[in-house]
Amino acid sequence: MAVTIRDVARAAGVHVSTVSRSFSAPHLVNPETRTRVLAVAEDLGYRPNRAARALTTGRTHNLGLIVADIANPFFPPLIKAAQAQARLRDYHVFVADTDEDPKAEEDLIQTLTKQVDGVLLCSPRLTNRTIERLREEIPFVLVNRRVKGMPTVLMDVGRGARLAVEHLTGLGHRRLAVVTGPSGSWTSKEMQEAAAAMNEVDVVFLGPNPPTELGGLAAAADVVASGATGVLAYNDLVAIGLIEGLAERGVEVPRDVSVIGVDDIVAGRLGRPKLTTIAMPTAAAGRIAVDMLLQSVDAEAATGVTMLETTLIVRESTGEART
Amino acid sequence: MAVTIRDVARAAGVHVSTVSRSFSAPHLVNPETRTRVLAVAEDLGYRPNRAARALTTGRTHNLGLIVADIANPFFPPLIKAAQAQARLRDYHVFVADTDEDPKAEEDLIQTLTKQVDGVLLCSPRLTNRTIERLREEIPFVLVNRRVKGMPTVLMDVGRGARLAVEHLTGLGHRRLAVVTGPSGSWTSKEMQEAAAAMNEVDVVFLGPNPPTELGGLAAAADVVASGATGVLAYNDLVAIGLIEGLAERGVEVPRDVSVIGVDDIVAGRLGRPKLTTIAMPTAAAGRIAVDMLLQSVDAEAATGVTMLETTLIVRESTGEART
DNA sequence: ATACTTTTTGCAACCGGTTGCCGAACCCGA
DNA sequence: TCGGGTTCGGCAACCGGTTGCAAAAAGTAT
Repeated sequence: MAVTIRDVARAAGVHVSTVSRSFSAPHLVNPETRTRVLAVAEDLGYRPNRAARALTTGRTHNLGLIVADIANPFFPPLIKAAQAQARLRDYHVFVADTDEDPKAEEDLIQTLTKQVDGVLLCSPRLTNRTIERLREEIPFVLVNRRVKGMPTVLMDVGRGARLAVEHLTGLGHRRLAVVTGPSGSWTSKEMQEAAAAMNEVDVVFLGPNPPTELGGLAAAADVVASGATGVLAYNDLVAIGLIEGLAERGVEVPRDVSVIGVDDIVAGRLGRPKLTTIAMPTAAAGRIAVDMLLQSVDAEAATGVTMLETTLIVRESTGEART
Repeated sequence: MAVTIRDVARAAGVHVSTVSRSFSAPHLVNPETRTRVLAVAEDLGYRPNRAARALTTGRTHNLGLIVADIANPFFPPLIKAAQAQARLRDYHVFVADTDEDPKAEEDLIQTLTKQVDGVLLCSPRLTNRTIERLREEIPFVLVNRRVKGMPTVLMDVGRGARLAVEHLTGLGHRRLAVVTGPSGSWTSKEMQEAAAAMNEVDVVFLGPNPPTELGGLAAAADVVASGATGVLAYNDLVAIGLIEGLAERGVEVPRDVSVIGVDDIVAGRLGRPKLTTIAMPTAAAGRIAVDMLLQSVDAEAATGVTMLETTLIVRESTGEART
């Protein structure tokens, strides 16, 4: 029912190979012939079948994009950017959600493998060993996770955390709390290390916590107990939950406690108080990751780590320490 | 390099067709043989190539999911649910973002067509004519858009709007404003019609507006000018922007004006005041749309319209009219 | 043991493209 | 007019599976 290359060949009075070449190796066919073939193809509404093509070329022109949770507001901008960039390069992208389940993640990679040229793994929950093993089967690019020797896109939360701490100390805060994320998170580890290395300030670590508003809500008690007046939260969702939890205890932000989040999600820009936060360049990460992936798809051995800058955005959830 | 059906056949000492049947037509092969073949396959790490299979069967086991804007918080839950449901049925899904551009939308459908068994169109911006034409080429399911004779999943915003208006009148509001969305939006039209049909209340329509916080922000002046004390906004983003804009004018929500949004996005549940909103069952819509699509993929002629219930969630952005 | 079913398996064509190889047609200069 | 080099297009094998058909094997009835 669909029009194939043979239909076009018949209608144009040439061999299928000529039609094929008219599309994928123009210099090998007489311009005149080519024009005629293209015209006939257009006329018949012919569209090459990418899957069939992939069978011989080994290039599907598809990418896989695997994320822990599509609904986590951190990811959609990244997905959007990655998809747009892929499209620019004439690639389509499978998006898959693992629901934070490493098993599902591995399974997905396995079944996707034959249908894609490469996979973007965003904040994967798999073990390093598994990732290294899987790498034999298909090119990867990692986002937000570091595994030796693998192409990676990272966002410099360490620096962001330092800026955040400086911002807080600049406002007179001397005792800070870091509300950490899941224990396996690279981001969380980076934040902790950066904060711990700062001078002239007391830092306590509260966690691990689930990376959600509920996590923040639950951490409120600990924060109060810690006596900290400045808080760096694992992400904006946690920060928002935390502010909520503090309010329930009569602690007002930023009057009594200053709170900084990470990600710069939309929800933080709206609402009240507007969040001071470390903005993550998720869109850029998506774009760059796609380009790195495509590069390592045909370069065979490309690797490297790209570190993206983060920025501190000061809004309303931080203020001077009360003296 | 990858292990194919022929490798398995060789290793198991059988013909490729036997291997093929061991996977896709078990009843046609001796249980003993099958067990052996499966063991060898497992051993070699064989995974059937879906794309190759699609070539003969005509079933790719892939779906396309096309949305206007991945980053719009309305969509991620839908995408997530659709993806999960597809996975349950052993389907993979291409996600594509059109950036609100009808041209991109059509193009995407065209290039995706050969690689998928069906396409989910969410809030499409294409004309009815185009949609009907494209339908010849590939099965569709529409979400949030009505085209005669096409399988569709709708969410009952009309009823939601009626509930919202009743809620407001119940609080004593007698003059309402509806801040409408983009002019082509089915949702917006439904809301308007439902609101207009209500008795014992004055309704003015303000719009069209872009479906974003900025749209709401800009509409604040009109709302103030309208003298309305209750507002139904096109969606939560607009509602949040509107509340912001009203605040800038010294109008406090819900003290001076009550505001109701649509969608129940996360940003509305957090922040302050927490939004009273019409919750859209986006996850359910995603799930059901996928099932309808798969149904119409093999049933060839399935059609029908599914209307999903919406709910009014009362939070903090609505209150009694001042007397 | 024979003839007739019913399973089980192999053969080969096919899905829709791509590509190495070879011959035909063409071009050029001598 | 002829030899040699290009350009162009056809042939056929191949990618990794599926499937209709028929042969072989196994089971059953006589």
